[in-house]
Amino acid sequence: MGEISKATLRRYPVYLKALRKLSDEGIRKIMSAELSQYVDIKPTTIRRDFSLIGQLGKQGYGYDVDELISIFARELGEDYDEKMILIGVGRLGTAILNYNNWNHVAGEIVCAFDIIPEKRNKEPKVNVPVYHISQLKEKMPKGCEIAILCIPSGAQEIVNQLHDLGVKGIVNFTREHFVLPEGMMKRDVDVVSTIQELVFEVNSMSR
Amino acid sequence: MGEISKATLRRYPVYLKALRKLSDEGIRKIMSAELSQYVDIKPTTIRRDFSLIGQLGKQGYGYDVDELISIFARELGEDYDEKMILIGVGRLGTAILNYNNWNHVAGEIVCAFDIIPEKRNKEPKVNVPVYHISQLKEKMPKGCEIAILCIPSGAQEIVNQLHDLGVKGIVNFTREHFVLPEGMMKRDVDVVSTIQELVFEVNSMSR
DNA sequence: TGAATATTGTCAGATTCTTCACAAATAAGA
DNA sequence: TCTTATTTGTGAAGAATCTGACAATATTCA
Repeated sequence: MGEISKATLRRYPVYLKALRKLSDEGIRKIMSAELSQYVDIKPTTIRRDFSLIGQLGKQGYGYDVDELISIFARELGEDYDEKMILIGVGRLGTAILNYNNWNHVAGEIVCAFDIIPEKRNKEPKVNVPVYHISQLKEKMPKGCEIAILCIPSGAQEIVNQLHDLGVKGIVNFTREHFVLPEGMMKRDVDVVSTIQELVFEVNSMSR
Repeated sequence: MGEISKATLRRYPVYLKALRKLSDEGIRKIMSAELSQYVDIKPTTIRRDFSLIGQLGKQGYGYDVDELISIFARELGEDYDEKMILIGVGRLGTAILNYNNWNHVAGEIVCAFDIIPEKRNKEPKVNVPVYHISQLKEKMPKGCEIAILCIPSGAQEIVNQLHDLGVKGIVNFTREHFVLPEGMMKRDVDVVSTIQELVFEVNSMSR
């Protein structure tokens, strides 16, 4: 597989999501022009993005929806069955653990860590074992490369530990700033920043 | 104010976040090179981004942290005190409503809508009035331009209604796909897609 | 089977975004 | 006050990304 640009990478989950909906609606085949209206991405961009994975379509016909879904699902890691951990079982952490149409879509949250595991384990809504954060090293699942960070503070310290334990990717819900160690990557999920961007854009639009 | 690119726009909240932390640590002045290490964005990019707002720095000196914060806060809409609504008071919706270091950072969530408002209003954690979704039109706050969408399905219908009521921006937590009406903008906050991207990137890194 | 039609895959040009390099301007020290 | 050391702001080069155009190829229908 050739080099896939960051921009393209960000669009793959968008395609997958749209294709799943189309499939649910009983649609079996689709053309780039049609899909374009659906996802708001130009047909040419779609075709180029797809072509980076392989020859997925048939000229004069289009793409087979279910075939695309299974290819994207595989490419996006659904078949890796990635083992993940979650750190910080507060309100947001709990919401994520409970998020249901989730399991095995991108992997599985194996266990969680918190500073008050006794309390967290008593909450009926938390459906994976919660260990004390000091047990990070001993309880870390084998081959775990992804950690979801939902703690209010002290991120840097934890991130450094995770790095030493072989974690490669962080999904960051923390609003705190931290320096990313060499070789790690992260994705920020920041509701406040997202809203700020949007407010800014909406306001500059109407000026 | 000149045209500010989308890429730059996405970085403004990052700067603001970092600057707030620096200010908390008692740091009064900063140079682009220093800030760069902090936010992992090249100094030149920082300077260019800043220069689009105005002449914020002093040559041979740097930038005044608190001055930058107040400028960014204003530019990012904190002073707009944007009125927002939230739709879908499930687990995630509740987590967002409760998210505390939130209020007046990008505006205020005035009220929420759900299909079972009676139940939601009884939950002690929900701190704004919850109305039935059918009352959207009558209960919509004046001048509300931003809606936060946390419903599991039926997004398209709601989005169309919001559009008719003058909403310009959607913060979308829905995994469902919908077509964005003309003149609206949205930002997706999708944990699953985010993880998928990350898994994909981590895996293609090690291959 | 063959011609007409449709749609992909891809090259090259256009656009957007990033970064280098340096002049302009300020601060600090003698 | 004058000189030196800094650091910003920005024009222009460079990189990444997007998109128009069209050849290549499959499908469909006579």
